[in-house]
Amino acid sequence: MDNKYDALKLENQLCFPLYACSKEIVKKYKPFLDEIDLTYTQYIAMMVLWEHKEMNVKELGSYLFLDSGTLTPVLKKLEQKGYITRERTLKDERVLHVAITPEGEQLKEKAVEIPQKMSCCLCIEPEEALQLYQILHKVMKTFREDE
Amino acid sequence: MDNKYDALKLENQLCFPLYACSKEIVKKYKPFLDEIDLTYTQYIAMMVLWEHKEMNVKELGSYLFLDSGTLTPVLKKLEQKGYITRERTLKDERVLHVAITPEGEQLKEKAVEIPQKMSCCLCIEPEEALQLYQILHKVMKTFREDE
DNA sequence: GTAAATTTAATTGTGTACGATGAATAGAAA
DNA sequence: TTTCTATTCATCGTACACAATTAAATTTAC
Repeated sequence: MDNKYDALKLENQLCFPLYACSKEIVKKYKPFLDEIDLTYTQYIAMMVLWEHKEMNVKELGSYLFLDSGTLTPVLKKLEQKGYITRERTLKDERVLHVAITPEGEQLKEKAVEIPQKMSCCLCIEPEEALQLYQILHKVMKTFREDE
Repeated sequence: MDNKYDALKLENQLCFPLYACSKEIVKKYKPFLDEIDLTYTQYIAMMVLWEHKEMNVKELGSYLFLDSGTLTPVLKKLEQKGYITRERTLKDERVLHVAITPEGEQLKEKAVEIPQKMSCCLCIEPEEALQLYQILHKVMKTFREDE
């Protein structure tokens, strides 16, 4: 028996399970990330730098869907820990260039175990994981196009 | 050509698109929630109370996957706005009981338009939306069982 | 019947998130 | 050149999120 308020029920939301699952999974990362003293945000920033070595803040933000207000303190922390360098570019003083250090590269050796460790925590069929992956990437693509 | 670091690439993560989509969709709620002066967290808390009328904080937290450290300030805000009452139960002074007020009930009339307004923002096929919903609820269920 | 353990919520501190504003610089336009 | 505009990052204020601690009250064990 439908009524006009059904769309307001938590169980009929699509955003809420996304929000809840995201938080819970990030929480499951914590014990593994604690071992290498990174937060989740620091971890995904390092992920981009492990792959691309260097990049400016704007570009990094577009990969991570994060703005400078969030990234500035995160990158300063990573600089403190010695994993990255932050320098203005000579060509354009507005642009802050971020690059991975040898210490940052080394960290990758420890981090490489995290994805397998995590795979045990998420009880999901491979087929469903693939579906989830594909749908979410499709949605992310529309978000990128929205700009 | 696979190598042992592939699992560390951002594009091979399942958690990251979940994290990014969650944030982006919550962001899309903002203009609609601004109209009724609620944040997203306040909105999902009200959702539970629109349906259940009253509940203690612990129970509310288990619906929302949030602990009292997050809920306490959120509920105080909703109390200030006049949408809920917060009272210790007589039977057990540790338990804080939350109940919706007539003003809170009225707010539902304005909020009822939000789900339709939002449906335009998320470009996704109905079939995929259903798949996404089912997979995420399955995952949430395992999270609940983990305790 | 009392001490210890448990439960529950509040408090505190750290770390995101993000909108809005500001400052510096670069490039285009006049 | 000078002014205008856009870009890029930093800063600030508000609001989560959560771990750890505190505090109060109940339950359990003895």
